[in-house]
Amino acid sequence: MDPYAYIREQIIASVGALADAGIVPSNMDFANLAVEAPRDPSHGDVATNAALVLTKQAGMKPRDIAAPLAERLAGLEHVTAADIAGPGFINLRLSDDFWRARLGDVLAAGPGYGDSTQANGAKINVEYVSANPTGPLHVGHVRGAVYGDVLANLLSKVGYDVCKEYYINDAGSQVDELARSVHLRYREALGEDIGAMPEGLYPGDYLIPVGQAIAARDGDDWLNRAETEWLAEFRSFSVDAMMDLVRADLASLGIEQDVFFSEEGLHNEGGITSGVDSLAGKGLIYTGVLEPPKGKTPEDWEPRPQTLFKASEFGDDVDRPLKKSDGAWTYFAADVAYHHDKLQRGYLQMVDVLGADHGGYVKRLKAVVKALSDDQGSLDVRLCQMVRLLRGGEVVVMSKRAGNFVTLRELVEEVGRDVVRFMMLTRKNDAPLDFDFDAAREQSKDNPVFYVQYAHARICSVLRRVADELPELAVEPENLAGADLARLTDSAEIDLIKQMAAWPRAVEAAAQAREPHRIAFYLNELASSFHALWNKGNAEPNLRFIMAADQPTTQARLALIKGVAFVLASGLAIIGVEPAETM
RNA sequence: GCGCCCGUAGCUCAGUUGGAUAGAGCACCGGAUUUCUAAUCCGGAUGUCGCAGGUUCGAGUCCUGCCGGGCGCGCCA
Repeated sequence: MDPYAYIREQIIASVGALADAGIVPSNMDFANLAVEAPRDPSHGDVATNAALVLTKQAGMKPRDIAAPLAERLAGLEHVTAADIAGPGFINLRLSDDFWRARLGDVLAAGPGYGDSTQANGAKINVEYVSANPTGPLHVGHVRGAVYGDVLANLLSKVGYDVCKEYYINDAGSQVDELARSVHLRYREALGEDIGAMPEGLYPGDYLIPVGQAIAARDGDDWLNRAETEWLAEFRSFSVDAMMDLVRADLASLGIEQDVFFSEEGLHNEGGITSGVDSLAGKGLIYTGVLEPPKGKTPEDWEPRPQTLFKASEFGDDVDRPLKKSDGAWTYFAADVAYHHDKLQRGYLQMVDVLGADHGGYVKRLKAVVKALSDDQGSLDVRLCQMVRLLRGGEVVVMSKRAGNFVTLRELVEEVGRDVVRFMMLTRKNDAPLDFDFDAAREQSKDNPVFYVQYAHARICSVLRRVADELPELAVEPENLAGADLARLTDSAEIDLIKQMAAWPRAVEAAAQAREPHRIAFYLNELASSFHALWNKGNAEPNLRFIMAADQPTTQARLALIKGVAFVLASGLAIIGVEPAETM
């Protein structure tokens, strides 16, 4: 049971009773009624703004609503106090038994604690990474990859039917350049000295084995032929090879996406036409001339009639071209088709995770989805800011020209998958993030992953010790659920339960806000509370978890920390990090 | 010139979608270790929430205008 939802129902019922008694008007709107934990715990367990929210509708002063309502709430089961504070807040205290029962909820749910049916199985598509298939992933891709993956986990947790998707940009000129680069590597594999890779092509060593693979398969079949003859074959072979590389990179981070959607497929199978036709059918396409861009006007700008989408009718700044001067579709046209395809597949809700440098693209994408779906679909574009790498207090400088990008693989190999995943969530997505190699390798609380893992490992350690020292004490979750929780009397123990009881709501709020970093922050706080309680046992031996002389209390405390372990595991599962059992 | 994002303690950042006296970590000082893993914990203080208005019972949060920083701005992808 979510205590806040429960209290909210009780408040609404109580207001109804007051209405029946003629004290307040009936049929009031409770949309803005909030029930939450007060920031200051001394104010109580839950606070509500009910009287403040209803004051306008009721035409009464806040205190005149709060007084009878508080009196009524004070009479409810589990409520031990109801005080009016400030301008008209009602602060409630709930009995320790009520909270102990919440620990029972945790133990019954296990690592599934916090699962929600909030989304009710609604379909949602989360697109992330979508890096050009021209090379291995580097640190610039990592943040979006982790963010998207954890968001997908989080949305599943609250009941969405999630599709994790990757859009392969395999139709543009960059894959032609990839193919040309590989052709050079192919010639090299056949013994030719190709010298330095020409400007504009991809110099990376990772293409050497691709050239060799074609040489091994086809020999010199492609050697003395025109580019038009080999380009398509080299392109498709190279893209396949690069996507294998990308998938392996993602796998090293524990990421496995469901759909890899090819842009070129849209071009080949008339997908673009079908997407654009859909807009045309709504009368949203016309031929017109665009103004030159503001600011720096390109030298070769010339006004020209173009096929345009009326994006400005859907919140974009200007209408957007769908065809280039040579008659080919623009990249944007492919994006129209791509989102059209997602809608056709039944995804009314979509999330695109993009780098911050795509900020200028957001409005037109949202306009497309709005237009194509007659405002039924929604697209949420989440931008991830840059990651700066720090080593020894210095910024690690990377440049495209020098080709010294730190790859995703190097990052994972140096600090480990769990650390990378967790560290990427230590900031909200739209704030820049510093990734400090020194902190990432640290085995202390400077390293948030370690800190949370350590809490989990400590709990496992206690349970192992009990199995060893008190073998007659059953420590399986089903046994612990039957423990006499009334033995938990210390305020620190009850506070820990309260913190756990906030988990389901934290999960739902994080999912709704599309902010997976909140999970990481929650886990850090829960771990902190656990470590504090642990140390309290050092100072006061009668607060230790294992009390050999008092087995019922020991069992109750084991139930408490097993609950913490479940919540930690539940959260780490969303982040995609293994809960460590030993360290 | 325009659009989007950001601006909170000395530093790095949270801030429960509008709630009460704005919070953590780092750094700095002091304390706890015959341990259920001290890889941890406890105590100590700092704020013009960039500036100025507005909306209302109530603003770090919403609106407007400035200031400062980042990203982007024709058919590239």
